[in-house]
Amino acid sequence: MKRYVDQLAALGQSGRLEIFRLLVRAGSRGSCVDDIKRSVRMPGSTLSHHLDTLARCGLLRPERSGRFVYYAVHWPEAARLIRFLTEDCCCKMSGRPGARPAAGEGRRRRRARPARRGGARTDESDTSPPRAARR
Amino acid sequence: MKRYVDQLAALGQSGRLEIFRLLVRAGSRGSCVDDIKRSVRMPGSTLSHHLDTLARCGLLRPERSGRFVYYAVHWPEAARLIRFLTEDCCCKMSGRPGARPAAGEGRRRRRARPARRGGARTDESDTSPPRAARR
DNA sequence: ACGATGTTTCTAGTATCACCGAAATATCCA
DNA sequence: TGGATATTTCGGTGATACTAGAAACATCGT
Repeated sequence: MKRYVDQLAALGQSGRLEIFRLLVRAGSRGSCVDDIKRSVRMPGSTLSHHLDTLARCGLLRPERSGRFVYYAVHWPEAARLIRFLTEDCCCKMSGRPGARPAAGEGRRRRRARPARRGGARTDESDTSPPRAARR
Repeated sequence: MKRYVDQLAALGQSGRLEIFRLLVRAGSRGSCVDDIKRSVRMPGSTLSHHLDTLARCGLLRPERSGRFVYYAVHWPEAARLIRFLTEDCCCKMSGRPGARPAAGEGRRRRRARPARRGGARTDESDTSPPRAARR
């Protein structure tokens, strides 16, 4: 569980997500730090920290080759993350998103719950941005 | 792009990931805050903040029903995130993870690059944790 | 060995975030 | 209306993260 949290947090940062996407496109051999630096235009120390973060959570793997260190996507781990999200979180919505996943729903309440007006609605009735400003 | 970053960051926190997974299992109608609170055992104010974060990035949608506010997974948005990750980041590794994605690789270097010893390796040769302690 | 190049560590400033108690707001029920 | 329940906002604190310049470390070519 913690590993997924770390991986999601690692990707949940613009700079790191950019780096990761770059390396996905770079292929299995990856890119060395200097090339990445030229692409993402970021001070070496900052880049190094981000790469370290991505490597620590398992999404990247460094490999030294002479003076250069190549960082490449660690596909098994990336696949594992995707699988976690799709299977554990979002498999229910494959197909049309409104499909209710027949959850156990066995949870009991201490007290009567007001009946849902309109009964089970179709959900996904709109795709509009979910009222961003609530304050 | 920013939306994906926000969503990944929102899920990259243990408490919020737990909430989100709970709501995935709760079905399309979602759960009201009080039920969630009893499940995740978290002070109301903290929970409210987390729910707000998840709602702001589009992954959850609140709906008031009397005294209760139901938070439910916003499936279209969740699906969009998954799609982004699979298509934009990790499609290459569907099937066996080692499959090299035939990257363009057209990027030029200022200077000669030391030849990769051993040529294209199979990658994913091991699944061991990527040398966590580098310091 | 020396200088050049590539990468990481050190150090530090700032911003952001997680957390939670207390108070405020909203709604229901009698 | 008043009390009870549900949820959010406010205020503050400690921890963590992002950033980056400077210095250190590693490796290559000569």
